[in-house]
Amino acid sequence: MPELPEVETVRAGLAPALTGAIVESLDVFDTRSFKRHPGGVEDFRQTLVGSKILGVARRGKFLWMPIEPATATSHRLALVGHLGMSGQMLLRTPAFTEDKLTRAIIHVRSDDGQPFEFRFIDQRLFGSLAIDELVETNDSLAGGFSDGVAEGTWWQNLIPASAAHISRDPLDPNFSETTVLAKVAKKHSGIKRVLLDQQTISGIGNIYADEALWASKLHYDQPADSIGNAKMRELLSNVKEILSKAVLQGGTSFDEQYKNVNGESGYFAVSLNAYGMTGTACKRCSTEIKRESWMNRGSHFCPKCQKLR
DNA sequence: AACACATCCTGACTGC
DNA sequence: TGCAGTCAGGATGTGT
Repeated sequence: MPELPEVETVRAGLAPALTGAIVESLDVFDTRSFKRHPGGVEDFRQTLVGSKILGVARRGKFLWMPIEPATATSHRLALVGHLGMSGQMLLRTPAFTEDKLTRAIIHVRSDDGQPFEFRFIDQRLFGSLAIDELVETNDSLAGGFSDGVAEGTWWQNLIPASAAHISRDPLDPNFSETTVLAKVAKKHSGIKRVLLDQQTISGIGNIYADEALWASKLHYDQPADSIGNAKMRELLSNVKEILSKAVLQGGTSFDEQYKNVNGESGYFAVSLNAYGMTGTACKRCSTEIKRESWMNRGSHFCPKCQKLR
């Protein structure tokens, strides 16, 4: 469930169940899901099993859960998860039927004593689970978004080292529009490339990039530095609005691939105006929405409303 | 430094 | 039915 609204839906689903839970054991069905854990699966297992999960935080498309290991350690650690293109994180009772393409199961016991399973499903294996060290954020503000966390919790202003380079996302309370505008103004790449660059602004992927560009009447290849300040603010405002609406709807889903933690698909009702609408009439001007191959994927846009200038 | 591209993967679906 | 080709919502490393 790859873009910000889908990842946030997962985060919000995991948090109440996993906060305070103890990890009892781990089943690994495909070690490739752990390739971003430097020490390998056995090292991952040793650190994780017995530890307590303290919360679930997110920045952009990265999720992490600070942990308190069973044995005393000087390190500040977190279980870091990324869904990649096809990852799912499901919460299941032990008796629940097997989920196809499950790569790992983390068996946990909630703080009220209930045993359940945290299942990691991932068709394409671009997603990952790892344990990483938490480091200070470069602006000393909160690492990411998490709710139900007491102010001043030790891990609040920390972020996994592997996600420290990721820029704040538009729904982050500490998101700075000024910072993003300054970065964008220096970029000569096409605006869509810039929107997808997680170090400039995070959380946006192919769907919401196409949607925000359609809403702002911008061509995907319009050089970023040729877009005026007012227009850029309009674009950022559209990004924010589209992401927020999608979060409220529990993310966008098209098929069996994208699910919340209960395995339910998001509401299809999130009406898309550009993404996947190839051949249909543009809702503004009735011109046929076009799809162009771009960066090994697709870009959907209205050739009339979104002209390259 | 900034930019463009190749690469990691599997499964579902289409059309011949 | 079988098989080849196409498509998929991401991030990273590498070369210029």
